Amino acid sequence: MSYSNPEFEYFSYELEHVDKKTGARAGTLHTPHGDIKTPIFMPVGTNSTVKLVTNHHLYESNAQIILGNSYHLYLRAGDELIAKFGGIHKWMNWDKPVLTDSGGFQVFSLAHLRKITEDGVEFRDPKDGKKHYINPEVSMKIQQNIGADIIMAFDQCAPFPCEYNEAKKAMERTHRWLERCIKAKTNPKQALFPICQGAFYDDLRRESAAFVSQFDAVGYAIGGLSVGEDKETMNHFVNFTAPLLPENKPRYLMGVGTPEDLLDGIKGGVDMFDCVLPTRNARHGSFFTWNGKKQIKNSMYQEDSTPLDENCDCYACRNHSKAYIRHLFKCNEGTAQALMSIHNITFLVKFSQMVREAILEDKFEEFYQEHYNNFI
RNA sequence: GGGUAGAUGGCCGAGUGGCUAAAGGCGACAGACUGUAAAUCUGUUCCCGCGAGGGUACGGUGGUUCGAAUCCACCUCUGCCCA
Repeated sequence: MSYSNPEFEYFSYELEHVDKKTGARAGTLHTPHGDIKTPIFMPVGTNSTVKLVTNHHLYESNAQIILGNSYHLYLRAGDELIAKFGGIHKWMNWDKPVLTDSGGFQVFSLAHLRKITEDGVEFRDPKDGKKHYINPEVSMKIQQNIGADIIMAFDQCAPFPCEYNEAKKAMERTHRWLERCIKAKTNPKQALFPICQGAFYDDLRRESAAFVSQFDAVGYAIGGLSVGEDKETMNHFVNFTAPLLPENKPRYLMGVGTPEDLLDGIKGGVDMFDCVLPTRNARHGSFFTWNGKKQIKNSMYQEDSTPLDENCDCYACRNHSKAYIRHLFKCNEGTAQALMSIHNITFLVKFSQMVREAILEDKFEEFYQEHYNNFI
């Protein structure tokens, strides 16, 4: 199926370099709110804020694009209210690119609160129990009201483990829903990314990659991974699926991840990542370093006058010691969580920048060898 | 001076004869978290031992009892009330 996609008037992707020894890629995605240099880690800001991080610190972290969640923003503050403010960029005063997830992941993560039919999903607000309904058309309407640069297809993410027939049904429904999303979407200043599903079956992944690839989209996502499977399994399906997607388009691995997962994903040919881990882990007391993940509450940091990471230039690392942040954390001062969130976001953004530089210099393999084992 | 309530593991605090090495909370120590219902959840927290197990322990001393943190006597200390 071929059709002229009007989104290409506002979006384009240049694949700048492919690492000679691996599948790692460097590129640039042009959007109406600026360029995104890939590979890129995208911080998650579900409720139109990256939790505990102000826009000031977000800009300073060099985050190039952030996520919002259309399911949660539909419930609160309401997509129509955001539209009244002129869209999410004005609403939250963020002028770089934004991507919204469709609500598809909530079909998965809030499974006990929903009922799926061929048409769509009925669910209850986890906070007040009120019933709501989202289907592909509603999701497109919500996401167009919110006004992100990149919007996601409304999909059905299968759990892990998942029986073959169940996985196949979810994948086929995701495909039918994708066609409805494309039909319902009207604003060419938003790029709709299809999502490849297929759970943990090679033939389903191949079928799904082929299905989504027939649409001339700005970019493509790999969904349904990092849902509880082990790393080896996830890596297999990343490596298997990514090359099946169009080479000259950005590939977005949804919901990943850790520094080591980024390295593996990039090695497999992925360009974009998002994950709640840096901010959630920060709130829970762990922080990323070039020597792996650490816990600020550990007693060994009680008198440690050094920053969270010696090689980090984030606001927290420029200004505060581990001992001080640990003290704040143990006193339940939210500032500790905010500082750690700034650090973790900055770390992953910087990390993806350094990977990009290594790729451009054809040194990805060396970068991988040098750092991978520090993170596992 | 008289009366009264009380003394439990780092702290607070359940527990009134065996099911109590002693609930629960806090603190401490460690861990988990992957398209955010998450500043959440899990484990450990008297000593020795990998373990089975052993040793100490509920203010102190002595007693009753097969058996006491729990009952009795005296002592020490603390809160409150009256002079």
